[in-house]
Amino acid sequence: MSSYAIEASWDRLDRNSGVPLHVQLRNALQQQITEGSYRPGEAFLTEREIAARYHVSRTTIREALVDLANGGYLVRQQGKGTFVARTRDAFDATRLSSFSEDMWRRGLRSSSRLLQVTDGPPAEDVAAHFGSDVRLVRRIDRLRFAGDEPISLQQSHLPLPRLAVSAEDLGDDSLYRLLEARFGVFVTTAEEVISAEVASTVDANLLGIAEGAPLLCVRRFAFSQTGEPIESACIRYRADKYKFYVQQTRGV
Amino acid sequence: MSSYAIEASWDRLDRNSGVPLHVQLRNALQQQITEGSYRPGEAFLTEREIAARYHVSRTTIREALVDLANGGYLVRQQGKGTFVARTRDAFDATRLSSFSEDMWRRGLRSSSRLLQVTDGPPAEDVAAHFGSDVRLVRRIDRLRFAGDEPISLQQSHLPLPRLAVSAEDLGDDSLYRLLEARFGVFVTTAEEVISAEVASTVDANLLGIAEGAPLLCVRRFAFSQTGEPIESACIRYRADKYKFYVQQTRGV
DNA sequence: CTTGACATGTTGTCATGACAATACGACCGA
DNA sequence: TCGGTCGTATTGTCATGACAACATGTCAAG
Repeated sequence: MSSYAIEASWDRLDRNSGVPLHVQLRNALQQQITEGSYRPGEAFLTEREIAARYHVSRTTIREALVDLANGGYLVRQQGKGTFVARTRDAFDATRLSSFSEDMWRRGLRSSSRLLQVTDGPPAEDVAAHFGSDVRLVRRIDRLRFAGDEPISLQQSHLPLPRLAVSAEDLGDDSLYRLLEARFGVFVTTAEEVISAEVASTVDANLLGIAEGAPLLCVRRFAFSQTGEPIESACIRYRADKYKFYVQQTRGV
Repeated sequence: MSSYAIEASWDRLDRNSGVPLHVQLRNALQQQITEGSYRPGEAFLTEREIAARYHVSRTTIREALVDLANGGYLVRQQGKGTFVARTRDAFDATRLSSFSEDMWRRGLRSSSRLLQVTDGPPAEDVAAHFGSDVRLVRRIDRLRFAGDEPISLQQSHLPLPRLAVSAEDLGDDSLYRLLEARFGVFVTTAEEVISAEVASTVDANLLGIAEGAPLLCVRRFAFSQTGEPIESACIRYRADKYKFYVQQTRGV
């Protein structure tokens, strides 16, 4: 019984299961890849080998292999063969990095100054992110520096009974680090909307630029690992000191 | 000559161009979609109709249609047909797309007006992209519209002996599509730097906004499938009409 | 030793054909 | 009117076959 199961998982596809053969094949191959049966960059089974092992046509094989290649598990090279992908990073990691990350990599220190912490009812877009249950949010205003120069103004909104961070807790530390340590909440995904504005008088004074100077404005809606909405933020960067870098690839 | 060109763009695929038929077909169908020839949710051409029109096998047709479905342009339903996608949730900034594709995903009709084409030595950042071999570039200025409203100003720079596109060739058509058809060059990756500026007098007049209004400024450096630098562009969007959307996921 | 021709193995492209699964309207009988 | 049957149109699945494009090693000629 168990020997049959083992054999089935290795080279038998069920033609009467109702599940398409190319799906069964794709799953079987994907399992072998994610199991670690192959080292990254190693040559994978050729179409001919798969045909011999699973007794399916090349049509079916190619359907499975192309799907896995599109999913970033395999890399196919005409004339050479099929190889297990070295990294799948390009498929789930962000391809957008900020100037501050660049600065951090180059060893430039970033710091921030807490401006004020206030509680109040959420504005419209903030309320839309947290849902109607949240009737009170804590707004945290910070001025952020790269080196000695002010770079950005950040307004963060947190849902209130849930994530009541205090000004003392926060200090000049990272908000996300505090959320992890204090509440066990990890921000894993975020949706960002990037826009442009001109500096108001108060923004200009804080950032040390002229009124009417261009600002890069980011609205961020952050979620935890469980999908819970965590933070709604509005960050205004000095456009002369901060730029976004995006790596684009062609999907279809 | 022109009648041939028109016919070619509609129902003729070039079997001797070296470009696979399913790629040509996919591009042709995608153009029809992003041009706005079909309303969202409307029934698209059936496989049979495509076969009759383009004289290719179902294998080729399915390859193109499945690609477009995976790309979020079409929805296929067994037994019913193929439909133009109704939801355009996939307009992520990390996806390389043409202006018309981008506008279509935002639910807008796109058009553009050619302003001028001039040749000259490259500016510093443009030269850095193309390398020191390129001593002359062609600059193409275009005004882009979303619906009836001007939305962006685009300056494209192309390396000159290599990619000499003419104003007549270009017309109001897609630059990338022209590069594919005319030179066999496919833009597959790009690096973008997103910044903010304020509108100059001339920009403001063209875009129909006030001088000093905020602009979202994008510098794009585009590469072909072989890694060859293809285009260096500067695009300035009206910040009140255009924003970037980014889905961030955290590594670790 | 170098170079080119050739064989071999790989993935890519395309056509043809058959049948299955699904959706839906037309028709017919109760 | 209701409900079931049937035909038709659609996309989904799978097989087979042929050739093209590309990579690589072998081997003989120079």
